[in-house]
Formats: sequence, C-alpha cells, structure tokens
Amino acid sequence: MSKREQILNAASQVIATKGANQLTLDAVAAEAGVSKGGLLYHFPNKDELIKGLNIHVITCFRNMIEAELESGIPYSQAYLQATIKTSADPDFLLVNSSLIAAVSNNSDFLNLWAEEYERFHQAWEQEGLSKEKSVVLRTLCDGLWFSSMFQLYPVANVDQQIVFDYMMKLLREELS
Amino acid sequence: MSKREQILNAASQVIATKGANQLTLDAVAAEAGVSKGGLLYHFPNKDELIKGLNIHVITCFRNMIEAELESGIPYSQAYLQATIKTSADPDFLLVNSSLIAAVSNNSDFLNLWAEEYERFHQAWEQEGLSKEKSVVLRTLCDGLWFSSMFQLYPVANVDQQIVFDYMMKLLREELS
DNA sequence: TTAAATTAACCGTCCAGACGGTACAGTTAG
DNA sequence: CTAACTGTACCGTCTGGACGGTTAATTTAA
Repeated sequence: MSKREQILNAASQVIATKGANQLTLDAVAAEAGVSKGGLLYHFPNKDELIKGLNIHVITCFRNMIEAELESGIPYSQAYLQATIKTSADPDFLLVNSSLIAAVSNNSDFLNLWAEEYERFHQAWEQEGLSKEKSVVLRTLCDGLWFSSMFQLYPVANVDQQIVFDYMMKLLREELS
Repeated sequence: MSKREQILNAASQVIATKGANQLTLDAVAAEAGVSKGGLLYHFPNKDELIKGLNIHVITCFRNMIEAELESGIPYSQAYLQATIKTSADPDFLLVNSSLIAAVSNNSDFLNLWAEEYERFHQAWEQEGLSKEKSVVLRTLCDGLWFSSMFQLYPVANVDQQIVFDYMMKLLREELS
C-alpha cells in the first residue's frame, strides 16, 4: 500500500473513530505514521485531502461495478452487487467517512458524488427497467447506505440480505 | 417562537448553509440574533447545543407520527406519511442538519436516534407485517432520507412520489 | 406600600489552546 | 541527483468557553 493510500485510510479511520470534526492534519499524520510535512507533501492542504478521499472512494466504487460487469450480468445487477458489497462491514468505512467529510465541509465535494450518480443514472436508464422499478431499486440501495452510515439499528446484516434478495426478485421479474 | 427554538433553527441553518465544520458558537449566535453569552445561557456548551438540536428534531418527528395516528390509520402508514412529509422540502433541513451534526461530532448523539429507532421498530413489529415487507419498507424510508440529505440527484421530488405510491401499494397488499 | 433582595435572561470581552499552514534544513532510498 | 519524505520551529487565526457585567421582572421584608 502506497503512503498516499495509507494517508487516505488514516483519514477515514480518524473520521470513523473520532468524528469528522476531529479530522485534523496532525491526527491524520499520526494515524498514518507520517510526519505532518509528509502529509502535506501528498496533499497540499486539508481540502485536497478530503477531495482526494472522495475521489478515491468514488473510483473504488466504480471499479467494483466494472469488476462485477466482467461476469456478463446486466448493469443494474452489478450496481446492486457493488452496493451490497460496499455496505457490508467493514469496507463501508471509506464510503461512510468520505461522505461524512464531504457533507461536513459543505464544499464542492458532494458534487463529485453527484456527477458519479449522474453516470449511474444514465446506465440505469439504458437498462429498460420501468421507471417505478428503477426508482425503487435505487432508493433501496440508498437506504442500505443510510443504514450502514448511521447504524441506527443493530441487526442490519440479516436485514441487508433480505433487502438484497428482494431487489434481485424485483430485477428478475422485470427482465424476464 | 422562543429564543431557544430560534437558536436551534439558527444552528441548523448554519449547518445547512456553511457546513457542520462551520458550526461555531459565534456563527449560531449571529444567525439567531443573540449574543454569545445569551447562547451559552440556553446551552451551556456546544455539545449541549447539538444534543438539544437532535432531541428537538426527534421529538418533532415523533409528534408528527402521533399526529398522523390521530386519523386512525395504522402505525406503519403513519410512519410512511411522516417520512414523506419530513423528507420533503424544506422541513427536512432540521433532520438533515441534526443528523449531520450528530455524525460529525461522533459523540453519543447518534444513540439518541438509535433509541428512537428502537421504539419505531417495536411499533412496526406489532403491525403484523411480514418480515420482508417491513424491512423493505423501512429501507425505502431510509433511502428517502438519504436522498434528501445528500441530494445527489436533482429530480428527487418526482421520484419521492413514485416511491411513496409504491410503499402504499406494498402496505395495501399486505394488510388486506 | 415600598424599598431591598433575588433571580432569569442576556450581553460583550477576554484568553488559552488548537489548528491550518509555512519554511526550511536535514535524511534516506533508488 | 532526485523524489519522497522527516522534524522542528513558528505564525496568524479561529474557537470554546469562562467570566463579569446589565437589565427587567418578581419576590420578599419592613
């Protein structure tokens, strides 16, 4: 793992354990085992660090979808698979913390996600699903993310499986 | 509106417009038209302010559900109605910002929500819905909140209606 | 009845510490 | 020689919060 990646992981670790408001350059450098100077060598300022974190996570998610597509399944199913995999412990740490950092700092970081969502949307549209099904499916995916982010109830893992099965059922109905 | 409420609204306004990391006592006091001392009279420290914001919002949501129940509809439907109403512009501002403040500061604030969710759960269970339906419905509600929070795609309002209709359809199927 | 005491609600200033960021002189590995 | 760092020292600003007023209403005491 490159130092750069170590730093990004450290940043999300700090957010996850201490909260986004404790995301300081010193804390990230310490967590990553890097000096402050070294941190600032890779990310010239804090905003660039958060931006880098978001871009990294978005890229990971996109790659995950593309990896799923390799097996020849339709896009919508690949998206569901990637969502399930992502929202499962503990990989979700990165998504979680990058979104939190983005929304906490209220800069243009959420736009990065919005642009990616736009691409997701276009791919969904070409799938031939009914409007209702596609909106419901995407809202369910969002709901899984929400539940992974805030963890407001503990039995999430079992429930996630139920939701996933339901989504697959919806997909099969439609595509057959 | 009491000064206390003014302050809470100001806090969520600051979070919504400037981001959670700009939630400073000075900014809230200025937004509320109160001096810093006056703010600290009502909330002895910043944590108490955030806690107060979350309790306020949770109470509002609970009251909204209870208001819906007055008309004799079942609990699950009241919950859906309250969710739709809450996630519609611009009332969601309060929910949104209180959750963001809670997760940014990573203190025990999310526990307040978790406790409330626990109560929601118990009410859902007594509804006689199948496990699958109730999990799907609740995940859809979470998804609506997620989409209202992050607003990653713009056409949310139309889609929300579709999701709501779908949820009502699910409910009718089951309860009939 | 009225003066004094108390209290609630709020103002405005000040300060220690935290934080982002700079500067720069070394060090290590390839 | 260069890229990728380390380490230290430092600066200016921001921020939480302590603190000492102030004002007006209310209560108490004589």
